Amino acid sequence: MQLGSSVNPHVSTDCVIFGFSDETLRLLLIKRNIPNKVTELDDTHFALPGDLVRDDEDLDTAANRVLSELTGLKGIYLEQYHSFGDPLRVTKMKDRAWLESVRQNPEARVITVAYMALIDARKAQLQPGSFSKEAVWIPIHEVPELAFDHNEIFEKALRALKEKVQIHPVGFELLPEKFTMSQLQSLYETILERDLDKRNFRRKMLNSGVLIPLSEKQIGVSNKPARFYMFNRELFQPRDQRIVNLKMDGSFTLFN
Amino acid sequence: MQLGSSVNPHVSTDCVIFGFSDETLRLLLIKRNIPNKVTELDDTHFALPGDLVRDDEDLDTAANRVLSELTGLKGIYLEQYHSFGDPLRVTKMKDRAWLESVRQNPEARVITVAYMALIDARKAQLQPGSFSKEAVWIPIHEVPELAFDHNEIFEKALRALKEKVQIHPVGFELLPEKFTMSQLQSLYETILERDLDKRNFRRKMLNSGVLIPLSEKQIGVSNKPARFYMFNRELFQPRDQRIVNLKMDGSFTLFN
DNA sequence: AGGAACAAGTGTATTTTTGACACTAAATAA
DNA sequence: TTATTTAGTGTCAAAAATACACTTGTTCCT
Repeated sequence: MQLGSSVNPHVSTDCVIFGFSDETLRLLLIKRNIPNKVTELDDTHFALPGDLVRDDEDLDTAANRVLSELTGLKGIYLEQYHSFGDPLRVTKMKDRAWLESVRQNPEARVITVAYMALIDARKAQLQPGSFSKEAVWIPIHEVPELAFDHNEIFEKALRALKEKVQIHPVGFELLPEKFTMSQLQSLYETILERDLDKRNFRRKMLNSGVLIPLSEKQIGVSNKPARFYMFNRELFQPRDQRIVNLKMDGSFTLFN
Repeated sequence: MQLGSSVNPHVSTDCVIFGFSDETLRLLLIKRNIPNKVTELDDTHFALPGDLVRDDEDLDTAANRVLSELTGLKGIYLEQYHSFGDPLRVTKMKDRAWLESVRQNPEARVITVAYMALIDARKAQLQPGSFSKEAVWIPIHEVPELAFDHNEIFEKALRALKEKVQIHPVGFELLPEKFTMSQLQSLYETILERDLDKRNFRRKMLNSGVLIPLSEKQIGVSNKPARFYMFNRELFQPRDQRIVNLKMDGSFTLFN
């Protein structure tokens, strides 16, 4: 054991943090400093935000800590979706260099518990943490090569998100508290990567009862102002098994 | 570090193994021996089968190892569904006693990666492993108090299974290779805990294309012999996102 | 041999949900 | 005042879901 250490060298948590802005789904990544022993220059690579889980900490707590340290936000939608533990995760040179600069025991095998977070990107006040020099929102289709197996972790999150939004109404977490029907539709179109029919989308959403229409409307737009809606959280807090309709042949009947 | 140890003291895997027999969904549990230092008698408690993850082992590999050591089966349907890491998991006296009898470092905090397995109970040749003196199938509604947080782990698996069967065709894994429509319906009724309409169920299953009707029929039954079917695995191997229809209001349109 | 018992297997009509589709309304900008 | 832009609305046809009851084929019993 690493006596006196307050972290567990064997378990970490990584957060795939999704945000939505400018009609684009984005991933929050950190840039890590890597002291390069050869060139004496700092090299840099991208990684998912994450940290070792402390010995006295629940997994959810650890993920929430990572999330709130980075974004300044609490009470964010956060869901554990998979754990990764390939003993050969650390193969890239940069990863080795970084571990050596940061860990007491860089050879230790690490299992990582991955979480998916959905946040309103505009609410986040990015505060690069101790390990990172910068945090950036990157469109999900422009994600570069990441540290360790983080690309795999991210891609699994993306698939999980796609499936999730069709089964549980969580898309709202990516929008501001008040949003228009078009914003909501645009979000779903982005996540599902297909076009949805405006009238059918609207009917379905309204019939489902998850939306609370507000009297407030947009102001200052140079077109007919859109009504704002809120997500009806009450409906979905008590139960954890909300389901939406989908089809066995792989197609979905939720929208369109 | 526990030098020389081939196991990772910080990560374990637990398997929630479901079986189906006599119209009942069952859970496979092991009985553990606990040397009781006070009475000098062996005490016993039930637990989910599980083991520490070895340092050179992938998580899936570890779970498969636990599963095959216990049941003698390989290639079983096995899915990771959640990891549990409450640092206060070990509060029961029996758990402490057992850990002390078995672990080099009984105080170490353990994170467990939980897997759900679905097997044809009749195929399993139960071989109690090194830590257990017996393995038993217990109806899911008669599960006793279990070690550690295993009750919570089991209940989460049950909820996950319920949701899973409505989205992906995995129920077949619990049946023999050849099964009748009634067996299949009975399985779904058991898992979903509600009655399904025979004709609608039949139509839906047949239209979905997941069943291959065989010419073989039951023999020796004192009623009209039922046709056997097989699950069409080909359909579902390539994609990992098969979905079935369900509804937003919490009701399901899969059956009935 | 005949009948009882038992689970398998089958069809239809009604209701609900989906999917496709095009114009009007309200605001600002020019 | 006119052009531009996005919001917002309804209907019809097709597909899917639901509710529902009788006949069939086998063994068991007498």
